Amino acid sequence: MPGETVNPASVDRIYDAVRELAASYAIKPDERINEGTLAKSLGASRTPVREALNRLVAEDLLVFQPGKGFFCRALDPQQIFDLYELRVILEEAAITLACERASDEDIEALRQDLMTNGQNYEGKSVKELVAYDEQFHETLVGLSGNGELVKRLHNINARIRFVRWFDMEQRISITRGEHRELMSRLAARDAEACRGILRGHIEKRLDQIITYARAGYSALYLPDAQGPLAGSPLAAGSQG
Amino acid sequence: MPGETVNPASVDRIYDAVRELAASYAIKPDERINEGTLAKSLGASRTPVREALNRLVAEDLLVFQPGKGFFCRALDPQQIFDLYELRVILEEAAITLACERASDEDIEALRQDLMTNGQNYEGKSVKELVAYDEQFHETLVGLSGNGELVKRLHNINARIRFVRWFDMEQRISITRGEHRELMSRLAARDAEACRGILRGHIEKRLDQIITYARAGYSALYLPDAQGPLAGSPLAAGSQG
DNA sequence: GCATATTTATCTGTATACAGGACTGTATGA
DNA sequence: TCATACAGTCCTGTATACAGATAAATATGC
Repeated sequence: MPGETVNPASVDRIYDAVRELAASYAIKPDERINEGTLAKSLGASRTPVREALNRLVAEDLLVFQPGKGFFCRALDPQQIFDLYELRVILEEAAITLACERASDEDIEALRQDLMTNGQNYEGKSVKELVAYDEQFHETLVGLSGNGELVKRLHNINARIRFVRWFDMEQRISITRGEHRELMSRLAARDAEACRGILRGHIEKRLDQIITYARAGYSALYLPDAQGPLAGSPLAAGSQG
Repeated sequence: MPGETVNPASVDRIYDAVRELAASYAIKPDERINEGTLAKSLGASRTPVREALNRLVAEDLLVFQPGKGFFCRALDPQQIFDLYELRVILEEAAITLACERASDEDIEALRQDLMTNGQNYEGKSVKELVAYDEQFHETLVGLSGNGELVKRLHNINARIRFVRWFDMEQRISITRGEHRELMSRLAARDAEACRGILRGHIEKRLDQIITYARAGYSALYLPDAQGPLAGSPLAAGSQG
């Protein structure tokens, strides 16, 4: 394949690629990763691949079993519920801090970005919408001034992304309004109101997550079903 | 050296060993890690060592610079402040959940453990006290029923441990009382009171952290100074 | 004497080789 | 027909070799 860069910055490149595969469950839940095959498909040897894999183990996007190898994490509703719960905790705390600390300019900048880039959701895929939503929330949490909060959220987002593709389908129209309301309350430094909006915006019940996880399994193992993944290379059962 | 197991479960063993070195700054801040030397001292080759190193990079205990190698993280007061802030956020949220969810038996079990193992602090080193304190708090957060919260706290603890060795010196006697008070309020399911105690128990101001960081640098680079590390192999400048 | 250029040595980044263990499939026996 | 034992294959885990890059040390010119 000419035109495809293969060599440079190997570990970071491999890391990004595999992170994408794991976050989207292009590697299926509990599926073992064949290092040799993966290495070949990424144009590298097993050594840097294993290094990237080990980083993803530390991030809990993959699971490592000694003597067995690396596996994609399971699609475990309880764990996803824990992550949603954690996300609410972090974002509520972050916006509380942001109400105290963020500059008017930074708040206004994010509001502007929301108005220009976050408005026209027609013609965009669910994946693109989720990607923008993640970016919006990570910037929002960044207004707390606490970089560790942002890192945690970044990891959580990668791990719940797959479920969020299904969740977003139901909430596209609501999301926009909530984002605008949130920014308005943030500009007014109303922390209490912000927390309430965020909680309602993010919070999920366990039974909802189970529903989305079921939909996820359908999309992964019965790719012809309707859903946010329909027509995507993932749903078509991409073979690398 | 007979009696010293070297072979088995290589990566996990190396990971634990290096995590210890990094958490205690036995590898000094910003110091480069010589893979070959480290591998030899651990009785392994560079390959598994680098795999463990990559895991620690993902946990932010080490920093990786392409072409340069692996470095111990800097002793950065702002980052440590962020971690303390995050720790308060997580523990407050956890105890709020624990008040709702934890069983009386689990609460009582932790209280018992505190009474038996957490009482006699005489004759114990500061490091041992911090180790018990970490364990206590991780169990406490576990009462929330949210495993992701525990994982986050576990990482935070490793990253602020070094500073806590200095902090604990000042707070040994206070700590015990606060732990007992906390358990009493938790048994009464008084979330508001628990949060207040925890915040006062954990929270640090940036200037305090800067003070401890300074003390840390002294201990690392002038090992003959007094402090919680005095007489420890770390303070003596252990050469592996 | 100081700054710069050049050489040397060390260390990283990656590929590859090999040994040991895990798994699959088949065949044999009850 | 089912369970179990065995053999072959595949894959992981680790050591090692080598190339490229980085840093250090020496030498050279001003």
